[in-house]
Amino acid sequence: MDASQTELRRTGMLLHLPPDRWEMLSAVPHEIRRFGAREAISLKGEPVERSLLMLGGTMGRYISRPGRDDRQMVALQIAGDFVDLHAFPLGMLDHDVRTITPVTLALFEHRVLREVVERSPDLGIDLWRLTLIDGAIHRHWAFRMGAMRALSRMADFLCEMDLRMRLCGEGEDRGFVLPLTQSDLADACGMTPVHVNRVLRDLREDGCCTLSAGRVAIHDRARLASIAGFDPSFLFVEPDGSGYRSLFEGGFRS
Amino acid sequence: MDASQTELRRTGMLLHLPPDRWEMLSAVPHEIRRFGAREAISLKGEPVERSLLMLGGTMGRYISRPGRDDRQMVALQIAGDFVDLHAFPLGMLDHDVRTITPVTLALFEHRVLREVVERSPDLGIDLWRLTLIDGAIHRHWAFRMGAMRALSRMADFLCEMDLRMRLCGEGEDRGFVLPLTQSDLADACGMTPVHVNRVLRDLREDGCCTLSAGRVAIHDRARLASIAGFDPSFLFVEPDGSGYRSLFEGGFRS
DNA sequence: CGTATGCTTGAATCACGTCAACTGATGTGG
DNA sequence: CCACATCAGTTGACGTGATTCAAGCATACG
Repeated sequence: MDASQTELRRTGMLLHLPPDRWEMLSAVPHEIRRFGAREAISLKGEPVERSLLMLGGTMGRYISRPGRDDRQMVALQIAGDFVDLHAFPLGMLDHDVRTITPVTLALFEHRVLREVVERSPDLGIDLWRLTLIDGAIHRHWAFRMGAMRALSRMADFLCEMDLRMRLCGEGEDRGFVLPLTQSDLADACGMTPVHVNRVLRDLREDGCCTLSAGRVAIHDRARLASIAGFDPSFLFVEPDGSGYRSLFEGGFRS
Repeated sequence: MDASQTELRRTGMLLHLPPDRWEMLSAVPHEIRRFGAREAISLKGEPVERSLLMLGGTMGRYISRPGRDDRQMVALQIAGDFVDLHAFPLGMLDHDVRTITPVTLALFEHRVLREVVERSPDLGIDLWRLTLIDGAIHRHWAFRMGAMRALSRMADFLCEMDLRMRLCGEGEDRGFVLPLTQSDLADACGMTPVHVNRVLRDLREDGCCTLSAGRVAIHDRARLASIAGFDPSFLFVEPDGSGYRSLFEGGFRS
């Protein structure tokens, strides 16, 4: 939402860390940094020596090939996401990381992550788990692109963001802030901006949701989820545990 | 290729483990099991208490939704792949795992993995890294589905398998065994079997490669790679001039 | 002002899916 | 042995979903 947050909060995907381990991590030295909109933070192939935890704002991860105009967003990151934690074991990225809005980030040096993980192997497993949920989301994106058509694809993407935004405390029943242009949506969903426009019109005229001024207004969540065939299990949020239950009522169960 | 292998070999993706850590892992108690073709090994949502290392054969990981016929393969596993290592920290899978050919697997109980990782945190990081490369492959699949059209998609998929098969010692210059039906290829590349057939015809008539009897015969690798726009960096292996080399010497540490 | 950027729409084109028919290989039971 | 079923592959005709090209309108900004 706004990127003015400077304090670390256990929210969104970070809820997958047990509270005591989150204490441990947030006590570790880190730097708070802000970046502007539409800035490249890391580029594919560069060595990376710190990982970024999102406190506020929106950023994307992109794969593209030089000389071809087929850029594809492979992840959209919001508050609570550990954007490139996978660079910690890997040492470099296979994709670019760019801001979309201005963002506030906490930078964790891999050196200090290594130390804290050696002190607490359990926290190591927790961080590992975070990167694996990231992987599950990637699998879902592959599924979405490969097996769904444009309308369902968009609906499914919006359902994912709706749920994730609510998990990080920035979503309401009526909708959520999604500061993407139709061109960004096209990058995310593997279609052209023109077709995004038409698909959004269809969803609007269907009474599902309206997208305008960087906000998604959800009018009929059940209908949207049904068009998407949405099944949130890939996010590994437990309907019964840790206070997520209420999020699953009202149309999110297939 | 054949699934008669009963000994653990450091090959394929396992080359990302430094030799001494591989010794450590392969010394750990494990069970060797065989499964037949087209068997379901694990299903989405079930608790999983062991992870599978592939010694021989081919299997796939699939996402599908009940009531809809939109099944999508999200990974194709060959010898040297630690198929569902991510189930170790996660405890369950977000997708199904099914054999395609008969396979030979080494089963590692999560309990013993936990022990060995506690004894050697470095091995833990190495295993973590394996799952992250798996994630990078998923990102590439999302990119492939979202940003490429059918011909490039198929070419790119074949390039990936060509390289991975050579990394695990089962590929030659002329081609490699790929025991998939055109229907399997359709699941993998997000198109219909009919269109797979046409795309394969085009590749054949272009002089790129021929697919028949479960084998890919590669006639013009450069042309195939160029149609795909293939960039193998997502596999985290370093190419040298002659194809893709033994990039793994020295390991892949950050 | 003028220019850039995002959104919207129409018309033409093309990529891909759908339906359907036919082939050849393999397998089964009478 | 044949009659029959099954399944992978192949091709044609046709329909549709999505891209492409183009134009027109807003709003924001120097």
